[in-house]
Amino acid sequence: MSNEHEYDVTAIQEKWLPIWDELKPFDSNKPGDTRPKKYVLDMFPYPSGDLHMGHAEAYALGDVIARYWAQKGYNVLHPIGWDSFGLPAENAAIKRGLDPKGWTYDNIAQQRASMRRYACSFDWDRVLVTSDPIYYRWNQWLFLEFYKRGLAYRKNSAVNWCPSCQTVLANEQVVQGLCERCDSVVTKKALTQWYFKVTDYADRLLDDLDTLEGNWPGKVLSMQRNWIGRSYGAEVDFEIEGRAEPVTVYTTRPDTLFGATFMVVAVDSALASELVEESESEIHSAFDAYLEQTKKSNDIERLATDREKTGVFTGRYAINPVNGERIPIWASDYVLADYGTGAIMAVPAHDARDGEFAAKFDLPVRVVVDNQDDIAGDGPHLNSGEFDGLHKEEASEKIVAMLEAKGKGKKAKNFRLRDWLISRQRYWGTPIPIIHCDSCGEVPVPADQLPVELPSAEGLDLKPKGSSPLGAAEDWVNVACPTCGKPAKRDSDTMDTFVDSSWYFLRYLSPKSETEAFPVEAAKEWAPVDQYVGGVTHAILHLLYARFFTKVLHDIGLIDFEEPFTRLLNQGMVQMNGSAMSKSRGNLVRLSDQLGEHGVDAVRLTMAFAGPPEDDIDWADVSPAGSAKFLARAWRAANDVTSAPGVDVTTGNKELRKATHSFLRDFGPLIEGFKFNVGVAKLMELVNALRKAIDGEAGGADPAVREAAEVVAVGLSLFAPYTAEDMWELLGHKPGVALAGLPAADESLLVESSIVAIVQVDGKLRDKFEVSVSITADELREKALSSDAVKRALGDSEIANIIVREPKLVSIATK
RNA sequence: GCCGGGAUGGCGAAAUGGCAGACGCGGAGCACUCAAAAUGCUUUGUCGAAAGACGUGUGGGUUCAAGUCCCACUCUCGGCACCA
Repeated sequence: MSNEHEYDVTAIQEKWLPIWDELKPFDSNKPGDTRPKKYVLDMFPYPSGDLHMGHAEAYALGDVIARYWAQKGYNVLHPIGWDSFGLPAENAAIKRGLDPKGWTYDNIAQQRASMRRYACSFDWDRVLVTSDPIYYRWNQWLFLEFYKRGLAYRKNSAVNWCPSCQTVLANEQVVQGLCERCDSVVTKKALTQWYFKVTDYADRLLDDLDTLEGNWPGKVLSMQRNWIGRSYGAEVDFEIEGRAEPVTVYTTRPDTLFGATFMVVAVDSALASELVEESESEIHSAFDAYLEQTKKSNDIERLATDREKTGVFTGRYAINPVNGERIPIWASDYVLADYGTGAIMAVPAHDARDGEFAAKFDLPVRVVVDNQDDIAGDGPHLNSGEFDGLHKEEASEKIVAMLEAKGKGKKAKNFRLRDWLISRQRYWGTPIPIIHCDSCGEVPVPADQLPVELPSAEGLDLKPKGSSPLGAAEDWVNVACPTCGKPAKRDSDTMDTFVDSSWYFLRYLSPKSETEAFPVEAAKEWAPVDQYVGGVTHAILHLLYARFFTKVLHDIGLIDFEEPFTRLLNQGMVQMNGSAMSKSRGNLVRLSDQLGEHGVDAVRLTMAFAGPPEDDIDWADVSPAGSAKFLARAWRAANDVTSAPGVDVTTGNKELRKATHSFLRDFGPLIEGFKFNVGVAKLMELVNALRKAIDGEAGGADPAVREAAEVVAVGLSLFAPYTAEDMWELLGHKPGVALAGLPAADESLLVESSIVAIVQVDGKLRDKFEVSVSITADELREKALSSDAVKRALGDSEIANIIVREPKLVSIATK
């Protein structure tokens, strides 16, 4: 074979990259562009070293979608940036004695070069980097907008504390009692911290999930629903002996109020401490000891499922409002201080936890629902006075109505969701734009003084020590109060990096703007994001926060939509030999090695072809070498086309044309349905048909061969942009296969004149034969019954029924 | 414990209730070659020489017809988990 017929991956890559840099086919900001708009967004990377196999999968799949819509004639906005603030940069910097800034920006440069080579259809004029002051000044601006509206506030409470990272964590960052970053056991610490008032939006965050049904993975929707965790029930007031104010409890089962035989308050609540205040000293000291022990324990111990219930009696009594009964008040750690009211009515007969507690401390149990004949737990009520005989729903309603009439209770709902703690005691983040003044209190930094830039890390001790390193930056932290001018101090904490990613999709619309966070008019045209692509690891955190920000921005009047991401695709993970890749496991596959060995196109194609995008890929099970082989085969076919561009294809080989147009019919719906692997399979079928035609009767000069080769090039451009572009050139076209477009399928070529009919006897396939598509039911039945194979299968049995679905099928049932 | 997925050849996987296993990997064979690689072609669910039988985790059901729908179960992977 001569040299010019060799498929040389490296040469092709080197050839096209500079040409694309010049041509900018994916510039989404061309003046006078009238194409309809489409916003396709990949979750932006964190710059921790070079790109890895996981990135390669995510960006390959996102690019298939972006390139598909570009081929369909859309002006596709497909941007990329870096989520570059955060702990790993800081920890790496401490470890290596470097500035987090240098480490971060070096990694960005490396990832950027890798991405360019990976040839995604990014618009390189819209790059954003969250650690740039030009970006994070708008974090600060948004923070102050939130602050103005009471959506950012400071409170003192027991917060999650990671003793290793030496910083607080949001609820969402605590996974099974462990820090999501470093797996240290999370403890509690009382601190004054900044929060965003997500709970104000709990109902909308939950209810609007319904509008995403079908367009987001069901798994993500259910995880979000679970996380928000709305429950309906009632608040009930219990009078307390010797206390002026009643104590309110929250319950989802007001119907079981007659079975409430004691009350439990969270041991770490203010209420508990207050209640024991007046109790005898013995009780008081027992309580203190128990509280001390609780504070020392961490969530891991607290949440162990098989753990026995613990608690102490407070020495106080409450009065059950429905029957006037005097019930003891206990304190325990199984009641949470920050859910509901921090106090519960215990119904040991019908709540497993209360039951365990009652058994442990020998407290009375009263059955109020007869569940003997009803495993669903909705038997008739008893021991409930006038409510006896009623079932759950009716009993609840009537009891709540009675409480309401007496002013002792009301309907209520509760959420699992807590407000978002955004303060972090670390250096590498957005400074919180608040100044603390002894006379004026919290003073927002005036808008014209934004951004509050991070001071240089030089001379600062970044080692975690429980307070922000920024506190030691004397020149930075000490300022004059903007209101009174007296000496004051900047807030030295930085924001959680999830603040950065909560609105970045809007910033891509004007990443360099110094006058606004994002352009309101352009947002109307481009946003919300039509297609979001990223890992399921962000199913709760990032997506919930971004949804919250979107709703706030909507309420402020800056955007006209309430959900940021219309459609969501969660790609799976890339594994090796059955487990996640890691250096310590020794199963790390380096992306750069794979790209060097097989080429960019083959790696990308492998990601798309391996299976459904949401499934994990085990790199040991797939074949990038096979992908490379296929690409070479497709490329060689383009080489073998000898007709001129623009040749009249209608005279071409019928069979090949049919294959081409049936591909054109199938391809679009497959890609739009995320069935990329099947789309690639269809391309392979077309290449096989093309090869056959070139080597067979049709030959390389047949116009149908050109038609098929061009369709292959365009289809392939979604997965293998280099090979596709090179094929396009071989076929005599100017560079630009990415925007060449796919022709519509010519349906007239797809009309079949004959079809293979099948005959089943008792559900088993017995014969098949070619028939005209216009065959009548009677003719088909006759043909089936006269078939030898069918006769043999029927034997002596009597026919009970014959179903004919002409022209495809005859189904014979015997008696 | 609760809520969701999933289970199809040696492997990754296809399949609007209508020919199970498309497409690919791997295997076998042939051609080309002095030879190998590369390439092209043929073949490849299991058992069987063949006819044929069996076959989509298990057991039932609906249907002329079930991988697909219904019921029960097993295994497996996620998520949540003292939220009253």
